[in-house]
Amino acid sequence: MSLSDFELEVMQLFWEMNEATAPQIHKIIEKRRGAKYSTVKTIIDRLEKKQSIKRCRTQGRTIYYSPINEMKSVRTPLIKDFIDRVFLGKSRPLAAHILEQEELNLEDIEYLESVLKERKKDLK
Amino acid sequence: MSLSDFELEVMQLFWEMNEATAPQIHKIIEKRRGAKYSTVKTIIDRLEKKQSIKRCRTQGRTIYYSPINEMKSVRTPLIKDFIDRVFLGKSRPLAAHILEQEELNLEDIEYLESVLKERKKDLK
DNA sequence: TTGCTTTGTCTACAATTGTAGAGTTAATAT
DNA sequence: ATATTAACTCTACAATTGTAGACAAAGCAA
Repeated sequence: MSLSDFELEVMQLFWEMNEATAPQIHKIIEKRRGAKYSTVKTIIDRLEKKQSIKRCRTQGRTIYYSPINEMKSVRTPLIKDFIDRVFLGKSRPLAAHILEQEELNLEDIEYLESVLKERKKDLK
Repeated sequence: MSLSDFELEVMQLFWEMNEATAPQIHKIIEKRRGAKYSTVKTIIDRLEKKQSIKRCRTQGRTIYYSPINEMKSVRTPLIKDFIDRVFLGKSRPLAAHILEQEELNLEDIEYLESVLKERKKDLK
């Protein structure tokens, strides 16, 4: 089941925090975009229904949720979809765009160079 | 104004073809996903309303449409949004993922290496 | 214990999106 | 000239998404 923008934004927090309550998530999201508690709780309920998070424990009546899938396994198909949708399935132009245009410092660049070197080695 | 998946799929065709009619687009989309003419025409109407395409000429009662913005100017913000949404604004992990996981041939890799070399030069 | 606060549940609603049918009218084939 | 076909216009509708209010109930402070 695919995640909406807002759902994904909340998932990022769960991945960062490993487990979290609706009020905790709400405090963060409220600052970012001023959403009300019930809005955030709705998103959390939908994430639970979509089996992206599960109730892991409670404290009083407060429910702690934790992610079911790891970040990477969610990201991978999103990247594929994005490349399909925006780049007709071709990854090179997206790679080129990022390497040319997006913010990267020297360390990033050198790391990416090493990744390419590895990749090249495996190809041969 | 943002474009939905389907709208973007149709835009890709307009960018490729430069100008096209609803029946032409329909023939292609029908093969891909079996959508009816009126479905495709609705998408085209929405693209027109969103000012992504314009009527450029007619032949009989058949309308030719052409894209208003070039592909690149639409892609750039999409990439930024995607990085924000999925990678918390950090481009390096996306770049790394693509360079490691996505399909690239030797020529792609060597091209991307040259891009990085250029980029590094500019940084210093 | 009893009222305030926090958290949860349930319901709702408008906008967007994918989907398409019905009806209209222009072009064309004979 | 007329029937057929092709293309357009208009309307509709269910699912998803972002948004949140109203209400219930549990926990805590005094």
